[in-house]
Amino acid sequence: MNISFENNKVIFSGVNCFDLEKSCSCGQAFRWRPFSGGQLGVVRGEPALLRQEGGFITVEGASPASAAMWAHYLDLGRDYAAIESAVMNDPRLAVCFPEAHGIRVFNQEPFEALISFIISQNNNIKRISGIVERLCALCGEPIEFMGERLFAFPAPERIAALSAGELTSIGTGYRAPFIKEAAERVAAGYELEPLRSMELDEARRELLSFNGVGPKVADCVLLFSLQHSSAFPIDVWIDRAMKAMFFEGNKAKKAELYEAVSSLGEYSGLIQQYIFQYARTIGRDGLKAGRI
DNA sequence: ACCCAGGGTGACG
DNA sequence: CGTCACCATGGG
Repeated sequence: MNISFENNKVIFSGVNCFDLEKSCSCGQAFRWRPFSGGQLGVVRGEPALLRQEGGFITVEGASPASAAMWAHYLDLGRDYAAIESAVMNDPRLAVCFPEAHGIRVFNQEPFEALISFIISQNNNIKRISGIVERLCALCGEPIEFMGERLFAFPAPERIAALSAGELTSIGTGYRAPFIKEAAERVAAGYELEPLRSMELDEARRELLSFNGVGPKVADCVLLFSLQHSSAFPIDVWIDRAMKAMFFEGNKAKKAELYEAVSSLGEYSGLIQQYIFQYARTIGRDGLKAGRI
């Protein structure tokens, strides 16, 4: 991987195993939208239009000073070729390809991930994206970019200051108090960043202390923002797919699923995202019909 | 009308 | 430890 700069552009070259569109729409992040042949979004308050041409990833709107931030967000330092290769050589997991090829697990800002995945519970990706976007429009910092009016993800204080009525007006439903409480707690000084260097179980326990955060949401936050590559969120799709892939389509308890996860190694969280992409692509009927 | 969605909580055994 | 109703909301 190499970095070069043009006017208002950062260009990463020699990037393999990266499908930009797939990675932006796979349900790990909710703020990317197709725009002019690329993906338009805001990360840590910085707007960008991402483009991909083969092994070139272009970040339009980024300065050299933010190149490291974007490289980290896009997880460009990780050897995905080695991971994909290992997965394809595992007969239990090879079925996930080619659907999962090119999925990268981004490193999002932790507070954004926490709020986004509190919103995600008992919800679907399209509607989650809508709610998150309306939340940003409601109290995020406006940003003019590419002739579009974008919004930064709101600071904790801004969300904490919202009324219950404002929060429900954007469609958060019964999750509104969870969102407000979490924002209040972070605004009051709770630090998410230290969870990055904690042991997985300890970091989990911390997140479970948030009202509205259970095992699945906690692992999403850990995997998608705090670099816990073995955090393994189990949602309805992963549950279905793992039963099909590891239990011959039979029932399995949660503990049995986690037992299977433990055999997947240090990057089980990334593998989880491959499984998720595969399951969602072929659908419920596809999982039942086999190809497993 | 019913079922589903990147689930969690609280009550009750 | 397990099960289960319930929680808003919008799309299929």
